[in-house]
Amino acid sequence: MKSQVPEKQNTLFVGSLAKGLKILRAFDESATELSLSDLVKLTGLEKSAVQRLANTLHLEGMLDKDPATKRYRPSHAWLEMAYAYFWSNPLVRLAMPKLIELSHQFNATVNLAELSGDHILYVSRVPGRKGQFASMLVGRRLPALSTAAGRAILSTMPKDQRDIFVETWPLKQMTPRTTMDRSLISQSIDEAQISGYSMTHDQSILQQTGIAAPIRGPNGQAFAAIQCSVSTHLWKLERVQQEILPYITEAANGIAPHVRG
Amino acid sequence: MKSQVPEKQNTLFVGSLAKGLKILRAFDESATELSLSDLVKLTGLEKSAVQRLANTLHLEGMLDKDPATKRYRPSHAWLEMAYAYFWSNPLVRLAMPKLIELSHQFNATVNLAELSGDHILYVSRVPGRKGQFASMLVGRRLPALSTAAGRAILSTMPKDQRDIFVETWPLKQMTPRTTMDRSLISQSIDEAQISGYSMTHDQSILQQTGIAAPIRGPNGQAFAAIQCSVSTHLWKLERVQQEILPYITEAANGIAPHVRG
DNA sequence: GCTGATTGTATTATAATTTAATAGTTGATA
DNA sequence: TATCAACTATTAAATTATAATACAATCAGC
Repeated sequence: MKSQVPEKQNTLFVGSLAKGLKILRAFDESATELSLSDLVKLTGLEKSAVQRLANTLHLEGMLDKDPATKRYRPSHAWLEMAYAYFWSNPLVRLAMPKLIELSHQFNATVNLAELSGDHILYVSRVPGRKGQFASMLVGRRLPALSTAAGRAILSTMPKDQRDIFVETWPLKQMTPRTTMDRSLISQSIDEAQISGYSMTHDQSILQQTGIAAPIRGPNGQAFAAIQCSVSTHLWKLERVQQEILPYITEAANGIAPHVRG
Repeated sequence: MKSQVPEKQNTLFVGSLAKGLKILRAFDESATELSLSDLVKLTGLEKSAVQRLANTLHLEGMLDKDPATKRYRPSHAWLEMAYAYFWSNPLVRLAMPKLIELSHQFNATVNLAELSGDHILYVSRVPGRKGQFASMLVGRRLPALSTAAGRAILSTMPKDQRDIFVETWPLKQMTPRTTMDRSLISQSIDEAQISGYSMTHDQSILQQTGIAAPIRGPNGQAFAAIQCSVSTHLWKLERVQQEILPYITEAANGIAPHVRG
């Protein structure tokens, strides 16, 4: 009887495919293994639709199915897709060697982050000695306004444009000290514009300092950044400025000329 | 007129979804950016089908589209899927800290590899100082028989079963010295069964030695391994045995007890 | 070890969806 | 500017997916 919102009243839109993707997207860090009925709840699709779609995804090798529990899990194919992505993004190839070098130099996690809508996404990561599990994983997204990388990228945009983003992009209280005051964030970005880098404290993890330098395109605007995370205890402002900043800005600038418009 | 092979004459199989996935799988390390007609060639699907499916994948955020060239590329969503995978696979969490530690200790790339059909798949990697681009990327697949990790895993299986695999699994001449003689491979696995580890030379990259220790499940059989790659020049047998082996076997054994059946 | 509820699996008539063919549009190349 | 190739848009036809329902298996509580 078609009670669904007419997803896209368009003959060029394949609804079944979109629904199948919806099932894939139901899996995340808190939903790692889902039963048929879990999927029904999470996606809002009909039971029989989920049955057919999940079954198809299983037969096609996109979902593993535990024969005992009948629950579905992401398959190896999900990693093969990441592999294909890495080859498709030229920045990864350019940045990787530098990330590795810097990670050893600082003994810290060094990342390539890209702007992805109103979030930043970690595209390449080389972990330092210690760190949270989530901080080691590629594919993680964080609200752009709360990260050094996001602010560094925003700092390369025209003031009027970025003011809109600062007002409208989402914020999330990830730690007790995550800045929720947008005018403070705006200030922080203004400073980044002048200094050419951005620095944050306690925004996504307590006692963690983030430092990021933008990777600019030919027009001077950035959509990516080199970012590194260090312990606030061990790295006071002066040490960061002497031992990290020159190197990540050099790395970022070294990549910039190769970025296509 | 339906000239297609009846993919799966099954009401629980959604053909359009399967075709959509086929489009996603057309992207790989040599096909990083595809036009509509490229996709038609690569997938063998009808032009109008590709048009609708690719358009849907684009609207759903799975494919980026270059407005100038009209070509499709993998989107950030492909990395987010990897992120979900990492959380869904408990081995990743267990192995990561050890991989990091060992990578610093050996100054080499250290990997978690899993058996994926007749290939091994790199699930977590911590790169050493130098290395090929492909050797830094998660999601890479290699023929199991030609890798230390694959042989280490096979060495934990019953002899009669693994004999079948050694005979039937694919081989690919990746370097001039890739072993194509299956009886030599069988020997290498026999040795691994006795010694508890596997070691290879020049199999996927020249002048590169691979060393791997299996991660066993409760029944003693493995489907994963800790593997590390070092320069053949710098790491002669004795040094490997003294400075690497004890540590990767310990790491692998340390993970084993936590693996569920 | 039984009972009832919840979850997964299978089947079918209905009709909505995808399809394939084709025409129109854009853009690159010579 | 003309030609060709590639992308985009529009249709009528029918294959395909759908939703409802019945059946089977599994699990929890008693």
